[in-house]
Amino acid sequence: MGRPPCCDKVGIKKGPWTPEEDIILVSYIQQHGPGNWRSVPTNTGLSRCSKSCRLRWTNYLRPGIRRGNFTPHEEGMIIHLQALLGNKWAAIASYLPQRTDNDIKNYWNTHLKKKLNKFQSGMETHSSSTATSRLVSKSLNIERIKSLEFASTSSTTTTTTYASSTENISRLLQGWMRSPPKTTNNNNNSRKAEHEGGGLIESESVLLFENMNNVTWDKSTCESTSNGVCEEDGDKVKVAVTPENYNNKQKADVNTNSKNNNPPLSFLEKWLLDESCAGQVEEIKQMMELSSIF
DNA sequence: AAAGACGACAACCGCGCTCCA
DNA sequence: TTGGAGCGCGGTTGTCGTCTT
Repeated sequence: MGRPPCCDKVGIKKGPWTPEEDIILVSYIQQHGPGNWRSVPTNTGLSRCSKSCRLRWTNYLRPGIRRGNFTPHEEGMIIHLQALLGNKWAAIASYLPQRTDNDIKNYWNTHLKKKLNKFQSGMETHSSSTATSRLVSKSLNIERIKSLEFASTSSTTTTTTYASSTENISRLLQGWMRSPPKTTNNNNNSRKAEHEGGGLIESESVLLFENMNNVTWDKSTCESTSNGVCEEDGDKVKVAVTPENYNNKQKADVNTNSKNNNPPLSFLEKWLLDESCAGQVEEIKQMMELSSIF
């Protein structure tokens, strides 16, 4: 007998989130921090299941998320990482800190998979191209490196190889303030506009900050990031959250992680992040465009 | 202009893992 | 040791907008 589903209770709301629900959820998380999702619907009064709250926060509301407009470099990384890791979207997302696994998964399913299929069918008829042979060569290298990596790390857990999604949550905070809303005529469009800038529209963000209470950070973090707007409370301090000092805190966290926690880049990671890769992506994209003609 | 087809993506669902009592 | 709770992940579905006929 399996576990009963968490979201089958009567009265649980499903479907798209409204700006009002977003504001309630973000305000709550600003006060209490992410986690303990089970208690979120109870404490906020939201008629949503805990999983829905977590998903909404993780994929759309948490600061630092960039949505849409994947760069060629990001495309290239996704393509190579997918070849390397398979559909391990969370692992892939750990290499693209501003992207969520869901976003990457959707982008792969709707764009890249089709492009690659086209490209591969084009390769079959034009296998003599330099760019193509280089791509094939790199793909073969991926297979070789795959076996080497797994051989060398088989005694360790995967958590030492990839940053967890939770760690990503505290990364870059750019984009906290979203693009201004587009002029729209109906609710559907306004919902669309809400997402296109990366989440809440600016006026909603302002409302959010107006509703925020103080949060507690480490004293040292506060001193270095919040321009002295701190109120001491034992070894913790309360901080008036603004986009600026929140961003500063996240930058400090990133620096701390890079100094203390993050393992050095493996050969594979360096290889994947190599700028020359982006150049190859351009070649790949050209090939994809070519293949679409065939 | 209308209707159907298609594409994009937000959200849901179910399973598995980890933690803890 | 075991079972329940909480959470994360990957696959899938539903909905809405755009395109095509």
